[in-house]
Amino acid sequence: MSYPFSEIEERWQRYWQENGTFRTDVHDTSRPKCFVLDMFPYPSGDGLHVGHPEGYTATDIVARYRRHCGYNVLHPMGWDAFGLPAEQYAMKTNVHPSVTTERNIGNFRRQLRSLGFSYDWDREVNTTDPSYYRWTQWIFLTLYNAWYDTRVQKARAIDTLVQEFATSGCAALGTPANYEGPEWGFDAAAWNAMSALDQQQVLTNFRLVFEHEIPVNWCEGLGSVLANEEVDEWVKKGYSVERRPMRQWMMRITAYSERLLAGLETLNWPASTVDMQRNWIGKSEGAEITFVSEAGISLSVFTTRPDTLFGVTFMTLAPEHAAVDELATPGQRAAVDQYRRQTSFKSERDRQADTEKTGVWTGSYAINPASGERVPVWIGDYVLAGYGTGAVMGVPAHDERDFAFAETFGLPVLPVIAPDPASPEYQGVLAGGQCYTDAGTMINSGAFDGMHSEEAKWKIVESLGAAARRTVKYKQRDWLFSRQRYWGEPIPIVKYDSGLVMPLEMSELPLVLPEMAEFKPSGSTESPLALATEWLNVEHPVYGHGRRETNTMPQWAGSCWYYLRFLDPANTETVVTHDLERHWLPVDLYIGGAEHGVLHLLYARFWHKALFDLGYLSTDEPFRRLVHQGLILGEDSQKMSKSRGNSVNPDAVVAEYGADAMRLFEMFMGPLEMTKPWSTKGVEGLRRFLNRVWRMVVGDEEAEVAALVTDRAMTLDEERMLHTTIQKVTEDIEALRFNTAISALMVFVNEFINVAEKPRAAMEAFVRLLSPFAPHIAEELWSRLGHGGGVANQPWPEFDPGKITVDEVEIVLQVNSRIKAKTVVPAGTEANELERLALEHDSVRYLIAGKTVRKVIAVKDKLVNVIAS
RNA sequence: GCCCGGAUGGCGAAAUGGCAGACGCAUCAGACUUAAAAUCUGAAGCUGCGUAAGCAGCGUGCGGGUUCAAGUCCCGCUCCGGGUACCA
Repeated sequence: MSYPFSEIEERWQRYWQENGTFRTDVHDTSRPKCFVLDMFPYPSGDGLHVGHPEGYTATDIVARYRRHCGYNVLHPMGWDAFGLPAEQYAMKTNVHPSVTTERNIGNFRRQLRSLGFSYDWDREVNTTDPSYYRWTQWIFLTLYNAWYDTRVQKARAIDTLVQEFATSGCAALGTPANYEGPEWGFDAAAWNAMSALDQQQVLTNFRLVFEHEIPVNWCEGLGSVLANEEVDEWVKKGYSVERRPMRQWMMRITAYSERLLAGLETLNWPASTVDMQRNWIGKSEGAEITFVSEAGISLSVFTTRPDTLFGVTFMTLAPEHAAVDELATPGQRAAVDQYRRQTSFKSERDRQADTEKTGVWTGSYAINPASGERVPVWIGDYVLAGYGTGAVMGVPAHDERDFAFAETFGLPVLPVIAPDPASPEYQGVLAGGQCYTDAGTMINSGAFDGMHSEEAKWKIVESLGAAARRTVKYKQRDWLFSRQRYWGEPIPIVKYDSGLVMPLEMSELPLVLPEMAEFKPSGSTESPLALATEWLNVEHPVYGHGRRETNTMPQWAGSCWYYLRFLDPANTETVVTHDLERHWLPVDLYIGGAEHGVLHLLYARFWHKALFDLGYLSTDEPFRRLVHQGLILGEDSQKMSKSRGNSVNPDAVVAEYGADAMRLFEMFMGPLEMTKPWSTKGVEGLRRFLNRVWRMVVGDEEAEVAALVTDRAMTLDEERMLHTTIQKVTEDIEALRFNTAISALMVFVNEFINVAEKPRAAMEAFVRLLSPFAPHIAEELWSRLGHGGGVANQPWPEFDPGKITVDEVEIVLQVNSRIKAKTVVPAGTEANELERLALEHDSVRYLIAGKTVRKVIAVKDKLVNVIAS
């Protein structure tokens, strides 16, 4: 029969809540701290799926274990609740997203509680709560009011820049990349004479948050911009998506590219995630080389292969490149315009999906600064406007893409790097019929001929003087931070009719979302907030009439910093108190899905570093140790989905098998990081294990526990069993190997269940070992063993290495590396003694009779291998 | 294409270079039961030989290598999963 899990689980959940068992006193610094964090969920209408509790159980085990070990543990939970589903539901039904959100959160909270997670629910945060997003907006403005000073490689308050301009002009600063505004090079007097609007425009080039016009995926039918990854989905549904330049709020994450890259070295993260972030940032070292057109227009290209410069046979510019208008000759103008129009209708994704090369000639030529050769200037959509300079030098002999382009349009191929003459591609490359991208020996390159290409690379750059300079580029782009949506944090900015753009004062936060009757798209390129007339329009005593920013923040915003707020969730004075962040950060263990490996984790690192620079935080990385839980598949080993009908509802599992069995099964399935299929039979097996645990301590009948558990001393074997289990479980939890920890607990039970009188010390230690995994039954057993006060705060059992020693060990006897016999010897018998025993052993003697012993390998406590022939 | 990760019984899996398959699921046999379920006890990698205890051989995706000894280390592949993709 089954132990009464539903009654027990409910009782102890109530006990923990009523006694505040897991309430954390964050000001208690007398004990070592441990911050154990889950990626908080988006509370969808579907409720939890079995994937959520996997990571949550893992962190809960660690949190409970650390408490047993005497740590002050912070283990919080909250809701990442802004997002599209609630808004779409609102569009259909006019039910306010906050209503849906609240309902869903209620359901999630109930489900999480039912699994017995030891969260400090007093710290719960909700990204859609104005008291929370007040601080999201505060961070937005703090970054808005900051700039990145490359001279000291850190963010500083924008005031310091204004100060610098006002006293010494811009002389000490380099021209910002893609600078837009009044002519650069102003002195203090010129700055002070500038209009407020001009000053504003200059500062926009520096702020960590800025508005910028960039091409976006605009979907007319939805009345919104789509992220690149959303485009396919909506096109399939029959919507059309076009590329359209729009003014968007951006965050200057690229200022941090180098530091985001460098910081990766210091983290205890999965190597795959570190790689993904590294690739995403995409640092490449190369040179910017200036070509000049015959009409005198400068065309700068970025290349990582300056060694191939003599092999340039054409140039290709992105269709959007600013110089295209000037370069297009009258004869080619029509074709150029036509091609540019055509590409503007393609989404970035389509453009990249098409591997067929397209393009047109502008009619112009440019001069190769190294060889003086004249090369035609083309435009082609394989060149991206947003990377490097938006222009490439075409070297078909040594670049696959250029080769394909040259083939399509019949452009010449000029090899300048020869592979090893012995290699099979040598002839083809020299004949210009094959592309060769590796290093080799320089040819057709004037003074550089005969040099190794790696050596020539930077020598060529040097030789060009002002026409070339070494530089580093990053693939990473700035972060597009606007969404044309209602259900997100309002951006706390007002645009006045004069053109002035003014942030709200910090004291005016939170800027609360207006109540609205309808949630339909606005009909323009603005969010539905454009229809909230009263909220929208602002009258200012000095600036006059203004309109609020109607874009809202992306869903990533709230999740960028929630780990900070958990430290100090109710603080109305500051985002987080210094003492608390200094004591509690960084997060010691962060568990969540690998799908957040780049975006969330990169954005959060960025904000953290910026707040660190500005003096609000004391660490420059937020998450010390990161682990991704693996995907849980359906019973059919397919991805769980409603349409497949293979999804599993945690509520049903808890009702039928209990939370403890569910927790144990989720951890027992296999290694945490691995993908693995669900198995209902497997859950049953874990419940069976708990039944056995119950029977081991409490017995079958409602008899006295005392009859079963006595104060007798343990035998040596029992002590060995107990301490082996303590050691295994402890080591496995530390290494997050929960599956093998559980199997050690099973071995213990298999050993003790049939012992007539159970030694109390062993049972009590076992219950404490079990409690992180199956806390409800552990509490119940602890109390039945005669203890009040709960097991959750009991000290972890101590491991005594002296108790696991053995007197005798079994030695394997091999002849010619095959196992032929076994023998028992005293533990620690020396190798030479083992060798002697082996050679005297009957089976061994029989097998080597008549042969010569060539070699004997003896390993203490393990084996003897006799090699004979 | 590129970057990760994986491949071990019927299934999920375990194994500091030293007895492959711990633990669990499913299976089979036995006990309890009028019976079933539950529970308990036990068996079991595969193949061949043997009435049997047992004996022999083969076994960790494939092919090589290092080693007294390889699931584990090295070289070369295959398949599966995830991410990413004209980034100059």
